[in-house]
Amino acid sequence: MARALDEQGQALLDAASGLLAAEGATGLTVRRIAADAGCSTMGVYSRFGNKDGVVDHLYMEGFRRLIAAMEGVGDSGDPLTDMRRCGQAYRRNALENATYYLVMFARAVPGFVPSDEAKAVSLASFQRMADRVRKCQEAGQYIDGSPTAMAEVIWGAIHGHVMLELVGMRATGDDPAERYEHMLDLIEQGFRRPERD
Amino acid sequence: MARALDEQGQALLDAASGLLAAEGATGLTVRRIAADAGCSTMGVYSRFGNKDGVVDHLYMEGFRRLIAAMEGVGDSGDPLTDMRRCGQAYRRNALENATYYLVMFARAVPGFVPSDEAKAVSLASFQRMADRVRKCQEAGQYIDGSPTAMAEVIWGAIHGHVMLELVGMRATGDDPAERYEHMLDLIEQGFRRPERD
DNA sequence: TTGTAGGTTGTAACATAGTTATTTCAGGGC
DNA sequence: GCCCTGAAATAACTATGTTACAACCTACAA
Repeated sequence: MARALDEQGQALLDAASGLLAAEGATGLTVRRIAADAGCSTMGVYSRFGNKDGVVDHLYMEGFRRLIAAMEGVGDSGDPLTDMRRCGQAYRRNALENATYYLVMFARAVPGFVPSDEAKAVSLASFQRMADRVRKCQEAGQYIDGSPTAMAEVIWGAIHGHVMLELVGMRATGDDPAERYEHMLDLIEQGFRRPERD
Repeated sequence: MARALDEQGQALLDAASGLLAAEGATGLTVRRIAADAGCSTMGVYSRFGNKDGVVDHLYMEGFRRLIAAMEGVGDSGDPLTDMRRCGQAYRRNALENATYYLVMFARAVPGFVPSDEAKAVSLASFQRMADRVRKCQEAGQYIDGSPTAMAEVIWGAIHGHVMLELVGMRATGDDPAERYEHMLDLIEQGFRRPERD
């Protein structure tokens, strides 16, 4: 597994990625992936075993983009600000890579279950969130507590809002961005250490 | 549309419901629904138009269960307590009807889009949440603000946690129930009106 | 009672999906 | 030159949503 891909293999992944982005999970068929990459369907099976093997790569690619988005926030010197920007980057990435996000978090490809390797990549993305929590704690801006536990609380909340927005579930006409900020406020409020000056 | 169902129609819905519960969205096929209900596939098409027609009913049934769960909390006299219990009932219902929940919120049936009637039912479930917010405000326990906007913030947060739990995304070994309570704490903290005694 | 219109049913067929079997073929080794 | 091996393409198999079609009811009017 995970051995280097030849040119044809990369072409297949590129084709799959393009299909997923353009038409979502329903347009992602083995035949079309192969056709777009200029080979027969066997090309998929000899290189990736089956369709899930391709999806596994897309799954990881999605998490890599998410990680890049969260790391792209950088380090302003104020961890609290960085955490806020990280939350915003999370949403931005999810909207820009909506079809990826649904494969990653909503099981948009029926029957697909990520491999252990893919799960490890998804955990790495979560780790970025936990790191930010720890930095806020070290700066005295967040209350004490397990950074991973706190990160999970944050993750769940922002994920839920992103998810509802992606599937178009809107109860009110409110701006989703505003609502999202409101939710980030709530998190910040809940985890912030009371200032002592 | 929405006219009364004959016995066969009800049998089809029961069969579909059983299949969804037992095997999830991937086991939900027109042929099996019809076979379990004891008729040919045409029985589905003459009554529901197509597969999505059946799924539409399951979608609404799922929201009806969610509404029943949230209403089952009742009225203890303390809106804040009721809100907490409502949040817990939401999670409990989602776990007990996991396959339904994924059809409702994760688009588990590829290509399915809910009808206007189904969307109305989903909005009704959201309304229950907004009502609880309003009650907390009237009791002076919640800060002022648009109840629907606040309910959407709550909804997103609890939905995200439920969703991550349903698809098995766990970064730590923490108890999901505890994490969920932690998140409910955050919401309560953020929306609670400072006491003035 | 009879005939007709309209809907329902069961069977079979169609298109498309993932996957597998079979054939084809190019490149080396003898 | 002949044969073996491995990969590719073609075709086939199974399952799925859907549709076509003929047979069969079921009203309802004459």
